[in-house]
Amino acid sequence: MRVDDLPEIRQLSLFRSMSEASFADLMKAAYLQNFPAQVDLLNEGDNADFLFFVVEGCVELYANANGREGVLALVRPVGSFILAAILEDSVYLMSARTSEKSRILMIPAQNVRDAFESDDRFARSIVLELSGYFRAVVKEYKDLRLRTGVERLANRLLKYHQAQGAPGFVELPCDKKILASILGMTPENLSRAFGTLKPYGVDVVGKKVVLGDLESLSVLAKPNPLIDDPAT
Amino acid sequence: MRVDDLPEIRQLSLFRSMSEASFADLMKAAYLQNFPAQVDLLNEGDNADFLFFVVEGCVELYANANGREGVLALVRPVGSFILAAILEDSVYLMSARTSEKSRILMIPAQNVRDAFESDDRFARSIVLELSGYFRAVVKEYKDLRLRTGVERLANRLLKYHQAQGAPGFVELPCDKKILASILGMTPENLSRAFGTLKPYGVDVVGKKVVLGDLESLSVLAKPNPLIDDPAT
DNA sequence: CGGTCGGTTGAAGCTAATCAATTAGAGTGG
DNA sequence: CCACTCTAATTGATTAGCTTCAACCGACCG
Repeated sequence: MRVDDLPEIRQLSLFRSMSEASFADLMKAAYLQNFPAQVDLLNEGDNADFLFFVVEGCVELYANANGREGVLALVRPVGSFILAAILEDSVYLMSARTSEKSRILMIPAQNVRDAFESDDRFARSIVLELSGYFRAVVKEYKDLRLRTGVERLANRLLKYHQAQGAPGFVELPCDKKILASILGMTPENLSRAFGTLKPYGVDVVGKKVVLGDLESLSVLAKPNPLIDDPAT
Repeated sequence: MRVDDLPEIRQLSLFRSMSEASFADLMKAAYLQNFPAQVDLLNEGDNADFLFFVVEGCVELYANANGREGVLALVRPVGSFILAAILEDSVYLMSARTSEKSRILMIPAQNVRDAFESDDRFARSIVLELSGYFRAVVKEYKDLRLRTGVERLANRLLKYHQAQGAPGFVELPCDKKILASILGMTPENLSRAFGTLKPYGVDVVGKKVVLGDLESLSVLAKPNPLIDDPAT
């Protein structure tokens, strides 16, 4: 594939300060592929052979244990995943599947590690990328440990509201089933949680949600920048 | 303080491949201090002014939200904490307090960032350190999401058993109260969880635990290297 | 000897998962 | 265009897991 097919990749903070040569090497080795929905891209426990980027569509990261399954995160354009496994030359800790028809960029692990060794700027960009990842998981962990299901939903809605910028209105980024799993609850429980939030001005029709009383919703949610703010 | 006071610091994977000069610079700026038990070293939300190392003793990382508190991890010698906040020049996401009398090494954040910019080997060591952190939190997150309290306890016991190497015997690394919080449950619940494990050969007296039937305990716990193995 | 704190135990209540049944919607083929 | 089908989503009833509150025991310490 051609480097200039994907200017948005070059502009990612991960690659922006990389040398022209290293970037070209990486892209030469890379694959750009289209996948239908519901295709497994990798399974936890597999050797980390590729670094992935979602160019179009959406990917779910999920995991299984003790007979249960949970979605840990959604990745949307242009986001990467499983960078840490690549660098440690180890196995994936999460599985990944497309949740929509998606366009995926795959870079062989060895090429990434070579570039990491040879390109100093790239190595430093990776540090910032990983710090961001790390802090994001810590926030998710705190969210799960310190909040009830209803609180998690309320805060998630406020977060989407902030991100989407439409006053009093939110569009859910995925099916309620997947949203439930991301929030660490069952679909039934999510449905009831929306019911619980109705007195706080939350009205849901399909993926469209009206937040009619941000004031009282915030009182319930107690949003916390150290959990909910993607920037901090 | 003198560099050669702390040969074990120099030997950390984070510093091992660092240039002599950069390391000396860092250590010149560093503070080595003794703290009694139960002293708060930093609070979540504070600016990240120092990178910390536990040289002796033990530190709890914990967090608060929505009126609840949870211990997220214990750090023992020689471990670092809050590296990611330093690199992002941001605020701490977790609070830290000594849980025993402890000896703490503190390096000013700016010096760490300077060394990160000037020393290529150091920058790369940080990547591996952060990958390890990241993967550790992902494992904790999976543990919490995908297992019940009793399962988490059983797996934690098996993990300590593995680490300590004494067949059929485990010594708890902290008070049960703190262990409970680490496992994401109340002290009462931990007590009951130990009770539940009695038929599986688990006998507790104080911090001493006998694992009398590893076979059946494992059947219950279903240990999973992608959660429990510190190495993967 | 009294006090504090860690730990345990019991009872009650709450949160969330499970099981079961039903409804709503999206997509398919006649 | 409409019946048919499949899955998402909702709702109710029940159960499991966990927390909370309260009482109590025992060890350590002033």
